[in-house]
Amino acid sequence: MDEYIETIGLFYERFGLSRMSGRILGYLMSSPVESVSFEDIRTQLRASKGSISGNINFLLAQGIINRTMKSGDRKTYYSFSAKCVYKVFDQTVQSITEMKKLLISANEISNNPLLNKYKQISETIEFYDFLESELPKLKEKWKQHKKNNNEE
Amino acid sequence: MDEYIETIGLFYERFGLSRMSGRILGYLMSSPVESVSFEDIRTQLRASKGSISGNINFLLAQGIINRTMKSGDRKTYYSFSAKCVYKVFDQTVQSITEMKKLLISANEISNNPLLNKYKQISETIEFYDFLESELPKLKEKWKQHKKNNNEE
DNA sequence: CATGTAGTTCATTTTGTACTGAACTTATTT
DNA sequence: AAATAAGTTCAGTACAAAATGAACTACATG
Repeated sequence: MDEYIETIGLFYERFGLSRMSGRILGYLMSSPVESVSFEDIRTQLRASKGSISGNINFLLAQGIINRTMKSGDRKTYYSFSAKCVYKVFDQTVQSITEMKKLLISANEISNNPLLNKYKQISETIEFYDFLESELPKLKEKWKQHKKNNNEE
Repeated sequence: MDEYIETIGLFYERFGLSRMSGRILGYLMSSPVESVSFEDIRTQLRASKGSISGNINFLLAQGIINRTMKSGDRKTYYSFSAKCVYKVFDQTVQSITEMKKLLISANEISNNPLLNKYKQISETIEFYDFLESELPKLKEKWKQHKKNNNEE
């Protein structure tokens, strides 16, 4: 279990999360309960409140984890849900848009359509354009796919 | 120009490259020539040979930039090409596969199909399955699309 | 074979990021 | 309103990643 948490931590580190954020995610995913409190996380990961607090708020801000309350309980609970993954998917589409803008201005700076490099960048821009229109369609297709499976 | 290079550097930092690697990419993209030498990069970025060498080799190892030689010239030249972007796309598909494995073992650890969380993770696994089969198809579609455009 | 050019390697230093721990805020219960 | 619980904030510190700079390798050319 500890080992699994560490594996997830390391995995997400490669994608720009801090190791602690990755560990929190790993714990949320693998704990055999619905949701987990701040204190549960702190105890399991043997880390300081400060670090847990910072990383939880980071994950919340990114839309990667959820926050839930229970009535009659002061604690806040945290959980992982499939919705988080869709948000990350949408963010990918957004960063493609951003990258495309950078490439467009790269070509404006060099501004020489005869260069092979200019063509390479143009091809990349077109590919990003393609992804920008296709990825949202893919998400639609998934929604349809999921709907059909649930109706069976 | 310097400013543009810095923008690219910062952008790629978000995706796990070092800022210097990002700057090198930015320079390769925006310089108005086909390819640039080690020394060109070092001069433009005002950085040490050590740092340039390390970052160039990192980018080469990742398949993000190309290496070319010119006969009668000892220097090595570096360039950006659209192929690099396709490699990055393929890597994304691979990391989806890896992530899926982690999720499968998460569900094996908690092992309680009645939990909502279990269902959430299962849904994520299915989504990744979907992407794993659809993204390669999307790439095929792009190849087709590109081919058609070139034949016009 | 001596000189010069291109690039690498690595010990040291710089820089930046993440964690800790303690003090603090806010809210809740008795 | 006192006491407790939950979580935040932040100064200090520890640690890791990345840059420097100098010495080195490899190879080419006069």
